[in-house]
This record gives sequence, structure tokens and C-alpha cells, in this order.
Amino acid sequence: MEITSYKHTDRILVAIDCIIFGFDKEQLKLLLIKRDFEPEKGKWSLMGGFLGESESLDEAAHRILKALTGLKNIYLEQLHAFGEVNRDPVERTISVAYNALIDIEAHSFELSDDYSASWFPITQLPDVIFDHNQMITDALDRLQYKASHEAIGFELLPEKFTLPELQKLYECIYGRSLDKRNFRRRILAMDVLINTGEKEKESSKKGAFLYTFDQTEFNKLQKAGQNMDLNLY
Amino acid sequence: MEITSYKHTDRILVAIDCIIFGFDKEQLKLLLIKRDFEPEKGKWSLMGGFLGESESLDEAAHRILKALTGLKNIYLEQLHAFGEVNRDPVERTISVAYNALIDIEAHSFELSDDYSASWFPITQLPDVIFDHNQMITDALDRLQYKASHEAIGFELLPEKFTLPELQKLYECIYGRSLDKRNFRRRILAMDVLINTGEKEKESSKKGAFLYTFDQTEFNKLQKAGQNMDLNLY
DNA sequence: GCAAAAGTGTTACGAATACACCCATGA
DNA sequence: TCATGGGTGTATTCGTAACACTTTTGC
Repeated sequence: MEITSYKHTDRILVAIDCIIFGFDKEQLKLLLIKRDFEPEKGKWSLMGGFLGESESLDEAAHRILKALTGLKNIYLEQLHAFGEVNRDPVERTISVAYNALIDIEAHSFELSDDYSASWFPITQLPDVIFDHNQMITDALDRLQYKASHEAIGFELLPEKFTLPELQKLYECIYGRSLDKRNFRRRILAMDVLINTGEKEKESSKKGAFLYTFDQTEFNKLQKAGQNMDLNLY
Repeated sequence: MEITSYKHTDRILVAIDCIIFGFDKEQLKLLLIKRDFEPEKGKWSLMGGFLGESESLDEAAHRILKALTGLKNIYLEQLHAFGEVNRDPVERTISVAYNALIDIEAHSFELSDDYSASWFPITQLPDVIFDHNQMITDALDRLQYKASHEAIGFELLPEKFTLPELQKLYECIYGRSLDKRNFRRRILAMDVLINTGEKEKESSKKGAFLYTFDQTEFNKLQKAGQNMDLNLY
């Protein structure tokens, strides 16, 4: 006899919440929405949704992110499952949180109007509902860790970017300034940046070279177990 | 009007699976059980269970661990939520996996007979059900990472242990041998070990000093942001 | 007295840090 | 010509890695 369900009865709502990081050449930001249903309607919240029967956790996270941003191939990484009994006052709900990194200035996307979303600098976040504050704290820790040990920061930048921009991004992530020469030496030593030869001249008279991230080379090095620590933190 | 449930209907089974590591002075081992219900009855599996309505994820993990080992205050850390649609062939179930570390030789506990559990060296694991193999791989990666950056290995040892035992444990975790002098220097430099003055004389004629782990000192240093990396990997 | 495991220091190398000046350009 | 931001090199310090012998004691 084939079994088609477990006798166990406690089936539970599973939510997904996305901690969406962005960078706009100046500040590291977080995308929050005005919650449009009770409870806490009108308060700020992470973008979220419920897990459907026929989608994996990762798929649900992508679906939710796409609903808000229209973007498909976003960097997404599971952060943690939050499961305190009363974390949602309405009904028992566990939430699996995901970190998302997107390039704010990609002209290819527009935020959906359905959610009244807006970007907040991570240094000036409003109050958020439930345990979303904890999620955000954990998310930033994870981002710092990841950015130091893997070539992850690039997800937050346009395809072409300058080294000063990249440094600024890392400074925002770590909340401290970095030595220009040491930063450049180390990031270039990773051997995953390609100088396009083009110059960006908006932010200075001299102009700064535009680089691209060499994903193929990065994959090769990572597979070879190459150490790519930036030793920040 | 107060809201008491979300309209959303997809409530889903939430399982907990525990990756239980132990160490017996020789090898790093994993505790597996013979699954006693369908499907895959009789096959090896991680110890698991379902999340109840009125317990948090962490509480459920502790409950499940206690059911098998009788132990209460075990090191437990959430690993990852696994949520592929067909990971459990019976019914849609997501599983939140937890890493557990226990001292195999603690005389204070006995495995419950209810589960036909047994310890397997991590180098010789049997086939396991579902996606438990993936969970185990992830768990070992996490253990390696944690053991290198925090004083975590101690959870796997008795209250009193010798430095050669501790080194052996780390060698098992990393699957390679370590230089005795460098290992001792670094572990002692962390300043969280106390030499009890007693000697253990079973494994050698000369005898090795027994140490204890100074949890209080460790907490202090950790709070102070002290770097306690062992730089293994 | 010898076998077996515990314990101990030093040197050499490489990586991280700190630090100051020149360059190119537009206004 | 000067103000602005981009770009470059070196000396010092510190941490990591490599390495071999002495000690203790039970048999």
C-alpha cells in the first residue's frame, strides 16, 4: 500500500521574507514595503509572501522578488528560518528569510506599484514589523561575512563599475573606510576583474577605468579552492 | 475586527532533522537511526520529527534530540531549511536541519531503544534517505567553518580532555593532520583552556595533562570581539 | 634500556598594514 | 593654474608554517 500523507496533523504556514540590499553609489540600502494587509497594515516590512504547495523555498523567494522588482536572475541566498511561536500574532507562521542583492541603478527594472516600496539607507531604517529587525541584523552580518570571503559585492553593482565605486560599496558594507592602495591591490590580486579600457567621467575630471567582473574566471578559481579572502570585517 | 488567521490556504508540514556529531577519541561520527515508518522504513536516516503548533523550531530540535539521547543541554545550531517540492515522496514537507554536537562518552546518557540508532564514522556512512546526504555534507562544511572560527570543538569532548585528544578531534573534523607544536600554541593562545594539573595515563606512559574549557572566559573574549580564529580549514 | 607518546622554541617566509606623492583633466 | 578625484610603491610589522629533539614512565 502506498502512503500518501503522514498522520501527523500540524501543518503550518510557511512564509518567505526577502532582505533586499541595493547600492546607489553612495549608500547601502534596503528595500522595504508598506504592508498592505492586517495586522500592522501600513507599517514597514520586508517583502514577503507565503510558500505555495508546488514551489520550492528558493522558487518562492524568486517569485516574491520578481513580483516586487520584475527582476528574474537575482542573487538570492537563504539566510535562516525563523520559528518563534508568536513571531506572527495572527497565526503560527514560520518564515524562511532570504538575502537578495540587486543593482539599484539597473535601468531594466521598475518597482511594482502594488507594494508602496521604498529604499532606506541601512543606517536609517524605520521600525519594521514582527521579527524583521532581527532578520535584517542577521542579513547584514551574513552580507559582511560573504563579501569578505567571496566575490559577492559585485551583485550590487552595474555590469561596469569603477574601482572607487567598488571600494565605496565595501566601505558601506563594513561601515568603515578602507585604504585605497591596499584595497585596490587586494581586489586586483583576486584576478577576477577585467579593465574594459573605457573611462567613466561623471564623478571626476580625470575619469576612472570601468571594470567588469569575470564570472567565468571566478568560477574556475573558486572550484580550484583558491583563497579569495579580502580579510575585511 | 481582530484577525485570527490568514486567508492563504497552503499550510505545509514542517520537519526537523538533526545532524548529530559525536567523537570517540578516534573518529568523528554521526548518529543515524533506522527509520521506523514508511516510506523507506528500515533505511538509515537522520533523527527527525515534525514541528508542533506550540513549539519554536529550536524547541522542536531540542525535543527531538532529547527523545533519542535523553540529553537536554546540547549544542544545537540551525543549519538550513531544505524545501525542494519532492524531497519527501509522501507529502510536501520542508525540513529545517540542525547541527548537534555531543560527547559520545558522556556516561550520563543512553540512546533510546525506540529508534535503532547507531554511530557511523563520517568516513563510512551508509546510504541515507531523501536529501539527508546533502544535509550531512552541508553540516560537515558548517562544522569545519565553525570549528575554525569559534571554540566549538569542545562540545564534542568530555569535560576534561587532553591536548592530544583535542588535536585528534580537529584532525578528524578537517580530515588532515596538524602540526603538534603549532596546534598547541594556537589553541593555548586563545586563553580559554585551564590545565587542571591532573594527568590522564591511559593512552601513554608519560601521561598527558587534562584541560577544561573555560566557558566564562570564552564568553568574555567573544563579547570583546576577540579574534579566536584557528585558521584551519 | 627501550619503546611510546607528551611536551617544547626558533627561524624563515609571506601577508597585512601604514603611509605620501604624482597624474590627468575640466573649469 | 588650480581644484578634484584617480592612480601608484615601499618599508615595517606581524602572523603562519616548517621543522627536531628532549622528557617521562611503564614494561
